[in-house]
Amino acid sequence: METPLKYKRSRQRERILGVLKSTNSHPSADWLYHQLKKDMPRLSLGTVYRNLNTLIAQGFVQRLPIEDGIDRFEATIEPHYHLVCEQCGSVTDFSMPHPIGINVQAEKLSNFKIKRHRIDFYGLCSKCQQPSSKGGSS
Amino acid sequence: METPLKYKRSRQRERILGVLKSTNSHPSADWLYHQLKKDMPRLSLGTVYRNLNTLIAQGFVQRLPIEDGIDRFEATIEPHYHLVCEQCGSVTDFSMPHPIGINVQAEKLSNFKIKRHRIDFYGLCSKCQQPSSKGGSS
DNA sequence: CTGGGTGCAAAATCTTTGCAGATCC
DNA sequence: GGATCTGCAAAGATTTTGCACCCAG
Repeated sequence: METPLKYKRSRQRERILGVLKSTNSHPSADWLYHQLKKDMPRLSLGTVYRNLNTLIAQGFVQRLPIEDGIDRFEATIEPHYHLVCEQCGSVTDFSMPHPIGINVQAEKLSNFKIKRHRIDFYGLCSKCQQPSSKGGSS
Repeated sequence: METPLKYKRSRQRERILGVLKSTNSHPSADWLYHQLKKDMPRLSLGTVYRNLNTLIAQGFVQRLPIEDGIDRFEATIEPHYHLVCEQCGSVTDFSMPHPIGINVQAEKLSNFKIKRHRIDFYGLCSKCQQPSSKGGSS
């Protein structure tokens, strides 16, 4: 994808960002496609992918590498972390204070110039903590 | 992939784990394949993928969701973090003390049962910090 | 008008699987 | 011998791209 000199507005891109902003989940490209297809029947999946990449290039959207092979996306600006449920796979935004000086500390201990970091917490969400289904191990 | 009742040893799997343990990089399946193919000319990529999944199921290997669409793997040893260079894409292991009580704090602030966390630092590696190639923006 | 954007479909990537034969225990 | 594993190749799944036309600025 070669970066264009300037971006034009497009209804599709605005709608994609709109859905991303309005949802709390972390949709896949395919989910966004089906979601928007209801309103825009001519929408194509390729367009969704192209616009997601554009939105990422513009900094409006982040790609989340969750451990399931499919890319997920979210519209996010402010830094936050993620809670990933190891049982049901749900991904939840999670705001907590940055560990104090973590970037600075990491920079001291490495030879990197640290710009940012990501933290993902893994565990069990409230639902999956319920002992409702006994013996549910994989 | 249906989990077998028990695992047998296989030369291929042992070699794959061996390479993963001996390397500091975080190879993709394809890289492992080409690497081992030198010694085992009949090795197939499918076998690499199958064994990687087996090793993950056994807990010997971890899949790393780095932000580039391709799965990377590493032999699981002790907890550590990762430094990702935003310019050259390299991924480096990085041992630093856990931010104190981070899991406990996260658990208090959420309704999750936190078991573990992952931290990835993003920035510039030592090489890419050198002003050797001026104007290298993407 | 001009360059970015869209739809559609083909292509490229990456990963998984079915099958027959080899291996391990 | 029986379950597991391998190679090979085909199939799946996900993401990118080429092209002709459309739309925003």
